[in-house]
Amino acid sequence: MGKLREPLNLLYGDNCALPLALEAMGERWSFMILRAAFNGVHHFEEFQQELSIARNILSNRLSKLVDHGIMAREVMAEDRRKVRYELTEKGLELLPAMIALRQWGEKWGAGVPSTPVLVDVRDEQPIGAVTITAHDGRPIGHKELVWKHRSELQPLGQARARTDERMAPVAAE
Amino acid sequence: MGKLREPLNLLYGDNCALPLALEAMGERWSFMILRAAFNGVHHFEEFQQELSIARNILSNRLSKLVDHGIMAREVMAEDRRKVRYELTEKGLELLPAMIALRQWGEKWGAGVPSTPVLVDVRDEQPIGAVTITAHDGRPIGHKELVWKHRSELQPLGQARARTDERMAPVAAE
DNA sequence: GAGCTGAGTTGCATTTTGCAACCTGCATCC
DNA sequence: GGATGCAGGTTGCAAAATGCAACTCAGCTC
Repeated sequence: MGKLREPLNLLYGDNCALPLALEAMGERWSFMILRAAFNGVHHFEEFQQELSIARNILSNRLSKLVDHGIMAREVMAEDRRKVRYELTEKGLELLPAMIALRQWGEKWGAGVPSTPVLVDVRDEQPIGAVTITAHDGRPIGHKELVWKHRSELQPLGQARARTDERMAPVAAE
Repeated sequence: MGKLREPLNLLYGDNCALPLALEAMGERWSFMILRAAFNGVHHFEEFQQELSIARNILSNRLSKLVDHGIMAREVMAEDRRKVRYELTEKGLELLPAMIALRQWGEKWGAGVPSTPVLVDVRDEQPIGAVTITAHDGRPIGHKELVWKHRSELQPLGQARARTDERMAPVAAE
């Protein structure tokens, strides 16, 4: 083991979870594999053809995603040659990050009309833009945001409630 | 120029903006640099010390970010040795993607309490979780989502209005 | 049991990353 | 106004990751 390529989370683990996320998803193909998985791709050969990725790299990335608990690997019972890769709950929860990135690319890239598009099952309307929201769900822009150290956070009144409907709030200790 | 490392957006440009986004931000250090920039870091030496990144890589990444219009490079008037790197509007709008990633890392990593934390200027309360929302802003989980090809989208009644307050909606043509 | 198929591995060339040392234009100090 | 120092890079070289093509190998199929 060389000392090159020190995991980012060892260098920054104390104060930010971003390096940790990047350790799992920060590589060139990881998001593309994730996208294919979200699109219903489950098998090695499917990923390989869909992405035109080198087989050894694909193999390596799938293993890493499995190691990180983002995908689950299962040898299929009815044909034991086949291996099924499936997103775990942890993997599925990368969707907001992936969509945010894709929407950004869509907005700032040369007007790419991405297909397929995610729609609400209920009304078949495309989803809205992923945004930053205040604790009460009101969308806020970067101008209305400041960084605060955890130690100087307000004691929090009743304002905090209801933020953890979908996911633990950022400030959950 | 070898043929290795074909840009992802040339292979996938037609149907998805994700590769395009990854072309700009998909490298190991890009998000870390972005994070530092959001934290108020502006100068080469600051980035270098904050991130412990190799100087040549930092130089290369900053150039790429500038090329992609994510950061602006400006030689400072009062001391022409100094160069100031600043996030552009395009760069600032990567915040949702970055926060989504960070929140994911926070939730699934070993309980890392990230610091500093983003708070709403108004009430100094930490921001909520970044989520996928329906066209009307109602948060939805991955179970309530399906992929649709752009061609099979509903003709859209009045439901569509108001989604583009903050950013162009996914389905804007 | 010959051949096929899905899921990888191996060998080798190219590219990227990392580190340390060097360079270079500005500013400052005496 | 020459020495000194500093911000922001570049260069050379070693180690690692990536890409490609060819190969393996278990499990099916006939």
